[in-house]
Amino acid sequence: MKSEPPHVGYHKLGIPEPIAPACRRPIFPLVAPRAFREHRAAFTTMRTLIKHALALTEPKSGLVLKGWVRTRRDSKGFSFLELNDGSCLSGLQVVVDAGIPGSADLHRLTTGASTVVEGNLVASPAAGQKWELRATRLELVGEADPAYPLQKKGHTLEFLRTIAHLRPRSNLFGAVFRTRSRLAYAVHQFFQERDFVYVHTPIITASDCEGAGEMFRVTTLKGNLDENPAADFFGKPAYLTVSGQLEGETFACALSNIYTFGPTFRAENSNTARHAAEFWMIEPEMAFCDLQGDMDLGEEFVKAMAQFTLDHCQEDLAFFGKFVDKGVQERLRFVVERPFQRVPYTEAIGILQRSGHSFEYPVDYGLNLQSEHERYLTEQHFKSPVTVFNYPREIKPFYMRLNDDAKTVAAMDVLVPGIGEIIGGAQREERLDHLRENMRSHKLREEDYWWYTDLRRFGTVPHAGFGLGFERLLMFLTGVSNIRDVVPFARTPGNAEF
RNA sequence: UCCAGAGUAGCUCAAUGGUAGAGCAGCCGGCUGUUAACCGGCGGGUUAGAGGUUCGAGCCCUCUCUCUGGAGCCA
Repeated sequence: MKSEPPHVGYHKLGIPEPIAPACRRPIFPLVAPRAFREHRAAFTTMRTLIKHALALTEPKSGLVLKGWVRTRRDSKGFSFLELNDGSCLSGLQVVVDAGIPGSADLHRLTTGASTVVEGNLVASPAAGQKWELRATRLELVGEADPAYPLQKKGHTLEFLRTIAHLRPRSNLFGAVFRTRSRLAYAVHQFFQERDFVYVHTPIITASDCEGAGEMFRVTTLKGNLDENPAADFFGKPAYLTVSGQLEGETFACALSNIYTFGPTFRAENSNTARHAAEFWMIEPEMAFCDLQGDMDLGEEFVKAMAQFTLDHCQEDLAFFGKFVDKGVQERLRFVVERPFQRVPYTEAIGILQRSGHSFEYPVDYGLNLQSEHERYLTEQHFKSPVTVFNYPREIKPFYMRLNDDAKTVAAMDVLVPGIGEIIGGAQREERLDHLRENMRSHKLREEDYWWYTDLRRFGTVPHAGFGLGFERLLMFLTGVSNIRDVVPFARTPGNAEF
């Protein structure tokens, strides 16, 4: 009779396994590595995460820690192991006396090796750490080949990008990806607490002209893709989404306040520290809302994310402040405390023209604000996040609402120091005749947007929303200056390794 | 895609057109309640690739590739 593979999922998390056999059957047959099965048999005690061990206020015996060796320092008769399990930035110092069970393998516990340690948490007699674990038992789980590329010293970010499968084991990337996880949670918390409904807009779309950028084609055709598009999987050309906004609007016009939070794809050949071909975007959309309400939400959201980082990512944030961006904590406090500056586009142009600052690109009404202009506004002039609104209609997409002056549209961009544009949003054109005219002037075919214009036929409402790049938010909150370093496995032109 | 810069040992970097080195990592040994431990020894190179100039090229020239910074597009 075939034996059932051991079920490791719950045990790994330190959560008691359910007793009922039906519940114990894994949905997917997880096959445990042999080493894991062996030490699981050897250690019946629950694993303790290092973050929990370090947070203890009293000494405690009989702890089981599992993690990776960061460094080993040998002394006469005993060794120090720096153990890290990724649960927090800090590792735990493990003191291994010669002769305890498993200590014969000590010389194989080099940097990068995985191990299980059982022992007693005691106050450390030496400076440098509050607690240390006096090991009573040691087990080597997986050796690290001498070629293990992560050394005890600092590495450049460029090198770490070439070993994206190992870099989460470094201090910086552990901190980045813990922060990313917590902020993803904070995004949902923010919107759920405000009664926004989370909508999963499609990743594959047949709208071939959403206008937000170059798109990746999704096809099952071989050979010439344009010869007979009707023969393709969806009966027409299909693409990876560049935005969930249009679909999001349909749900806002039913559920009032919605948000999306998911992957987005741009096939632009952009080679900058701020662009990736695959990134996550947050797109709230609110019915019965105008541009003011939209700007309010954007500001409240950025402030909430900064506050959350200060409150819930302290250790990692302190690390960013020390090694990545000295001013990051001060900046976050500043963002939380001070109101964002709000200036109409025309006033922003005036400020730039009167600044006396020489710009490489011209500043004039009707021209887009260049990166250097945005940076001047937020970094030099206001020295705070800035919301620029009411842009000339000519430089903005068809769906933005025409203002009463008939020259500008109700668009808004939130600019932040160091990043530039972090939010782009607008009140949407809810008037059918205006929308049709906009589509004509943008040379769009109305029949491609029949369901979008339908929203304006059937119970139209003023509504507004914005898009916010999650990675850019992370860059702003952590001080990490390259988008490739806040994405686990970055996709950029010419690079889809891992 | 455009502009600029860079590519030398596993990593971080040296090297007037004239014998390719150091620190760290690795391996071996020593010492030590250590803290990116310390001390000694050993191994480690198609100088990104191709071509050219030269008596001689890591260095100068051409092309290609990769990376970085800036720009555009945008989030």
